[in-house]
Amino acid sequence: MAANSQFAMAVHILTMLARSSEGNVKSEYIAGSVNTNAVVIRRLLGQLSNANLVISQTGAFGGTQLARTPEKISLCEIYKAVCCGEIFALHPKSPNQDCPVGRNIESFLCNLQKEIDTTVGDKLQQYTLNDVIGKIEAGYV
Amino acid sequence: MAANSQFAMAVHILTMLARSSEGNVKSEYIAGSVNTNAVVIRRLLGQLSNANLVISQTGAFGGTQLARTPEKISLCEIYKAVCCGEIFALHPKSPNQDCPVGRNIESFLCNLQKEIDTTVGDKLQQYTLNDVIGKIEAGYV
DNA sequence: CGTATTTGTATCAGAAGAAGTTACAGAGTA
DNA sequence: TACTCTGTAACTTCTTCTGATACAAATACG
Repeated sequence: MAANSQFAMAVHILTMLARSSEGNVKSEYIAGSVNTNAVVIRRLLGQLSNANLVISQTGAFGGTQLARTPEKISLCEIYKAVCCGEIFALHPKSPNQDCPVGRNIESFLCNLQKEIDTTVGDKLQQYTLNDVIGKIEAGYV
Repeated sequence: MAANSQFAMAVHILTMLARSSEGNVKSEYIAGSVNTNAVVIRRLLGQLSNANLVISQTGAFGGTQLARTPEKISLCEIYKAVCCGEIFALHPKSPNQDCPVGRNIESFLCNLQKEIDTTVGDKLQQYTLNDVIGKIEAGYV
């Protein structure tokens, strides 16, 4: 499997939108910065739109803008919007149910997975899009 | 099927070893519980051996046993031994360096990645293989 | 109204990664 | 020597992600 970079691209996209002074930003323009195809951007924008993080308009002079101010968008929301994978996957094939370990390990791992997901979510909740912009601007070369 | 379940299988394997009363456990036997091929198990045992978590012996009556007692093996060590992927991947193609955002977002994301990795590591450090055994035995059906 | 522009999808090809399988050399026991 | 088990290489298959092309639908403007 190719590694999932949707969260990275989503943060990039939203940072572009947040820094835009004009209203609508075109997918083609964002694609130029992310260095990918405009359709890839539009696919992600679709997910971000479903999560109510951005608002898009079709037609001439259409494009996308943030649905809220950057300080009201946490990285946790972005993470959940693009539903990245779990930190680890469970067994590809169900373990042997005749074995005490095989019979019980899945529920343990599943709970652990949820616990880690909560931990990661809490961590990402600490940052907003505004923080990202701050870091980006601080790092100007 | 392409979602890295190596950590899940590694925890399963080590739990099997920890619960074994005899010395060496055969990869074929573990494979029966994990419900996979013995070579898949041996590949993982190789990684766990490199991390000094298990000791294997070749030859007749060979097999694998834990290198330490279960309470001295944390889930964090297991996680690092099988080097699961990061929680999210960086850009597949390097972003546009002529754009302020493109030029600075990678280092931001890379730092964030490390920070999350540390957070996850800290969480996993809280559990040992002994805790897993406890949960498994508590859940006996 | 008609044209130009832009999003929203559908669809396909290509690349990468993981699991499963077969095969066999090498190590160790009896 | 015969037997057993690990370690590893090589290959196939399956899945997912990215990238690319194509086109319908929506919208602005003359």
